[in-house]
Amino acid sequence: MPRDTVKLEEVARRARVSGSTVSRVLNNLSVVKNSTRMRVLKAVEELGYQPNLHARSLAGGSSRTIGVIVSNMENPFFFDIYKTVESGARASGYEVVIANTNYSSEQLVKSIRLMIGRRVSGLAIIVSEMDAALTESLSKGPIPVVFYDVGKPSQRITNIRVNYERGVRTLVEYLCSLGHRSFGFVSHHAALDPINIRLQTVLEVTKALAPGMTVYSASREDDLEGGRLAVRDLLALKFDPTAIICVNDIMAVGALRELREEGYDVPGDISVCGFDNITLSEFCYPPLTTVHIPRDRIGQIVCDCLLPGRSAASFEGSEIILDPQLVVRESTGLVSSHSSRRVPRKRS
Amino acid sequence: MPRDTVKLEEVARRARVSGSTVSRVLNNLSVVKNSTRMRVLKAVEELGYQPNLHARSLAGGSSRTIGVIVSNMENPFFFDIYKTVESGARASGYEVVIANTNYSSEQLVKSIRLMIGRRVSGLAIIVSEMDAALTESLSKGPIPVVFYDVGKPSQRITNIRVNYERGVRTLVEYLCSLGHRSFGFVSHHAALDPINIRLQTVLEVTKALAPGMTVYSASREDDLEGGRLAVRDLLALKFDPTAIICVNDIMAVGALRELREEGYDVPGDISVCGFDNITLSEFCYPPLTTVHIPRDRIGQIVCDCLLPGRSAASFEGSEIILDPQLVVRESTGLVSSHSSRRVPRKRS
DNA sequence: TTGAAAGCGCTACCAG
DNA sequence: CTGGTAGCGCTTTCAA
Repeated sequence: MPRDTVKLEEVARRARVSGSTVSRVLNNLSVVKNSTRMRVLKAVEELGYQPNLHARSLAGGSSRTIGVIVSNMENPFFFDIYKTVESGARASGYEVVIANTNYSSEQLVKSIRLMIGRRVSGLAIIVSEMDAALTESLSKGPIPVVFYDVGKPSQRITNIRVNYERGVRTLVEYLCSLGHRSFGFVSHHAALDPINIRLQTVLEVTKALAPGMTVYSASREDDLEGGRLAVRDLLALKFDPTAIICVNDIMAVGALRELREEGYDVPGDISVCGFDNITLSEFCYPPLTTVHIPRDRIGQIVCDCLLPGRSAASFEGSEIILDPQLVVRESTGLVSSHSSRRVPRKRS
Repeated sequence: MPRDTVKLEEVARRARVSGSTVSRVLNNLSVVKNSTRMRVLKAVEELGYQPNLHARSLAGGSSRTIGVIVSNMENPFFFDIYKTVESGARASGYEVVIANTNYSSEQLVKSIRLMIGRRVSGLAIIVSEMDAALTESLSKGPIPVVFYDVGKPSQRITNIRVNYERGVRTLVEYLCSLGHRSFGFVSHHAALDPINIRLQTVLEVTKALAPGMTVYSASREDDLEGGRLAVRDLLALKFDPTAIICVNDIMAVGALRELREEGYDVPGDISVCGFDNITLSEFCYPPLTTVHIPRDRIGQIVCDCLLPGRSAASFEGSEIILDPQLVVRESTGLVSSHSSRRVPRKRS
């Protein structure tokens, strides 16, 4: 729309130089005589000139931008990664543009198209959903890609994974040592592979650790309310879990609320734990036992792979596995000896 | 960088039509014969063609994008607004690109420059910091702008404000009716006008309501940890507040933690309240008394002003005042009769 | 150190 | 309904 903008040529005229020179000044091509440079800068200032970035990207062949696609920006897990990527990119003079998919692979496809349309110099895909054909076509494309949690490494594609199996094992062993034998698993988008795998892992680990353990699961949206509703679902099953494992902290905080309102004491009656170790996990009540996922590392690796002048080579086409770590706080405890729980209050 | 991309011309060759026709198909200019359209679409598919958005914006004279600049995406207050704007924009076939300033006016200037460089069709500036000269230059620019909380309305500029004075008054009256006379005010970036005004408002309202009330304030970062530290500052003052008013919910949740860890009961020993009514305010413990700010309305107004085919005209250059609303939950209560508080636990 | 000219990939206008 | 032809605003050789 804004066709009525000050353009490079006008600056050139006012500074009595050619467009080429203005361009050089704007891009710090140090070959410009200082006096002319000053003249140009002055003209830029006086005219309030703002270079058209589209024209620049088009002519220059680079957008100096990297794209980040996440499943749910509302969940601090994703936001923390984004923040790290952004500050890394800024430091290299790059912009980062972000997109949200809300766990929809249809939206994922659209977002990837958008990013390619913008000719981003690199793309980070931090999502749980996946379109099979997509990885394929992406790996043939010219732009470097980093996946988190989905897709397999290949030419120009780096893969970051978390060793969930290990995190889950540590967590369940810890819970077992506290006497827990009956678990609820709170999750979201259970149909998506990377998430389903976590439930499977819980199932396998518990089975291996002590046969006869029971695990029920419920799945809702990936947010506070989702955690709350999932617990409501779980409680309706009346299988009396002694511990509820949540697929992430944000849902765990939602779980905490439902249990509190139903009159359960955490961890007295029921233990609760999450994954991620977001800041909120320390601020909720009670503070959450959780499994730390190194989001800053993820962000750094994304930067290393996608930004120029970094040690990209060492990651190129490889798979990087991150180790999670158990963080014990106050939302988990020994199974109470009395088998009958406090009578739940009526829901308000 | 990616100069090795499939371009419109190649599609044209393969479909045996001119570039113009390909462009028409891509833009749904319904005048194309169906058979040719099919041929083009097929070629697009086979070649995996992705239009270069920069070229498109440049040639078309419009980026079909609106920009949103916020102070702190980490605070759900801003994110909620963004979400509303995004879905509105999507519905109109627009993209939205967002930027964070972290309350730095230097960063604000950079972000605005970036948005102008991208030739956004509209710009929403939801921040607390402000560069005086900026409003000026923006109002002369060709792009429609919506401000929240800062700047004054003028040609092409719409202003959204919240009637904080009224919100504060309602809140303080409520607190006074509970017997509170000694307040702490938790805030962030107190030097910024829109935020300082809130403290001033609290001061004025309390003074008017009952002379002799005491109000101390502390200012930290705008996040959970900031709320916690601000309360720590306040407690160090030893003026024994009976209520702590937080400038927003996120800081209030941080406040809750500090009080809990110091052994205070909320609301038994101290009442706490916030502003915004973010989802978290219902999920924390105890649930927060707060003042609801209609974020969805803000988002809608932004859309109305910035997106085409909406009732922009009715807002153009005007100031819109939104009314906040008190939401009473469980973090506030009567001042306890016994003047001596529970002995604080040692900090862990 | 500077200018002229040739694009970058696409849209839009004008013929046909 | 379709093709040819100008640009959009900037960067980038290539000469001077």
